[in-house]
Amino acid sequence: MTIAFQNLLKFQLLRDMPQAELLRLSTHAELVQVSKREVLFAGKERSFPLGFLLEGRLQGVDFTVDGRGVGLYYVERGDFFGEQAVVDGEPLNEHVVAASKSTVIWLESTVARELIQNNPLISLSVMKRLSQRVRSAHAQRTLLALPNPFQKLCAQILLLSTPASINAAVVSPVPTHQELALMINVSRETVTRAFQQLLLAKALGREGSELRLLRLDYIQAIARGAETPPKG
Amino acid sequence: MTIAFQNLLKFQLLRDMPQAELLRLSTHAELVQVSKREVLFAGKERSFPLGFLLEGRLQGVDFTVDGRGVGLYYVERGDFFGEQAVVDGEPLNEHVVAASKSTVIWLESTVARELIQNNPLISLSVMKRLSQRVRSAHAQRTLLALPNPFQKLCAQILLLSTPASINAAVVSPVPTHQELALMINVSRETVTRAFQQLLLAKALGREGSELRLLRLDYIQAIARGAETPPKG
DNA sequence: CTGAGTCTGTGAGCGCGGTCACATTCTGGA
DNA sequence: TCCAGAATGTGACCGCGCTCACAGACTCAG
Repeated sequence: MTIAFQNLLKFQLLRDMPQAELLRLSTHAELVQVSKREVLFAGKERSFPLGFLLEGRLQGVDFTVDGRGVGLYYVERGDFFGEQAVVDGEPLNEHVVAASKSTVIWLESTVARELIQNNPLISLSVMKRLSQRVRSAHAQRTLLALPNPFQKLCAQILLLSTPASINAAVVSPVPTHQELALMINVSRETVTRAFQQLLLAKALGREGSELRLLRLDYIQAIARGAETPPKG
Repeated sequence: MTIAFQNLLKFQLLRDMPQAELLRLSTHAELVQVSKREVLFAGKERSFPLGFLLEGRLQGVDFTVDGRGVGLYYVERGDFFGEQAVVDGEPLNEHVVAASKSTVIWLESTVARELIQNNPLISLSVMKRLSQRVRSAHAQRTLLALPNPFQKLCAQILLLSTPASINAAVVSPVPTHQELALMINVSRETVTRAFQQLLLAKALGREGSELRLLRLDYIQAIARGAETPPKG
């Protein structure tokens, strides 16, 4: 139940903490390695530690009452997660799963709560993070209102992408078709077919684990329904 | 740009503030009346006041890139809203519209930000509120993954309802079919038809502006897909 | 290298829900 | 009170995307 405090220095959230405090925190923290697809955090758990992602990538996943999976969000390296539960003491109701081999630091629940409540700067960071979560949840919700799978797929890819150059962007790493399907609420096969069309139209290109958006404007046009997607 | 400070006493968030502080706040606040369907807050605005709903009911509504409306959340009497934008200084990208005739207090942007940042108790309340928002957004997202409109409708009604007695609950006020349709991503006609069936099966009942869930267990069963919905 | 397991690709069929086009009922403001 | 506009109810049509059932292509641990 102790880790090297240097690990904590890698997180924006804790950057401005005095070293003494970081040392104290590190004695209440735990370092965990998980392999792909391992479940880090099952919904409805009773203790609510704060998670810090040191390495790898996680995904928040929920399940409907009738058992199908729903992709909610990704957690990227350097980010923290589980703060909702820490803040209000209610269980997180989604699962957090490793999207790839990952290293996570758990900070004990009560210590995390005190940390957040006693430091105005940390409070502020947490509020900003929560605001972002609300924003991206709403963005995702809005995406789902798009009428056809093509538009959804393009919109989703745009949300996941980071700009590369003028009229081009990159998604890395590319989620599997199955993962994308769960995010945009269509079947896996539909994602595959839509992808095919876009590759054919040279709007997208694959390079290893990267997906390149070669014609950004075109993809945006499809998302907004201005351009009819390529057919067969 | 001043209101009677007593108005502020009605809000949980401000309950523990000293009167002197409330007086100060009240000189930076403004009281506004809006009629049904009036837009209080258009997305992408530049100033970010904090809103307090004194009377009535509001709805957060977003629009897809191709222009269709999406119902995101309701704001009920006594609640505050717009805190996301106050917290991180980014524009709110949804619109806030009056779902019925309403009275709102606006608290000036900079004053609101200071209020939140300088009071640990307020910070905590805001964090809790944001956590709730994330939770309900995720719940709504998960609902949308249900396979057929019947399940979605039942699940949505359950989310909106408050328990009344054993095996019964109430939704009040009832949203219009159109509003429900925008929340669960189906057409207005589909909502109407599903409603018909449920009324016919005596699972639901109308009473003025109230909707009574007469057979709660049955509705839950439909939502979870365990019970096939009644067919014409 | 080799196989197990995961991903991706593709066809066929069909049922659900969107859309359009109305009729009817409700509601609230002048 | 009455009327305009909103909200609800209902039928017919049809096309999209889900489901099922495979085949082929990766990829990674042993």
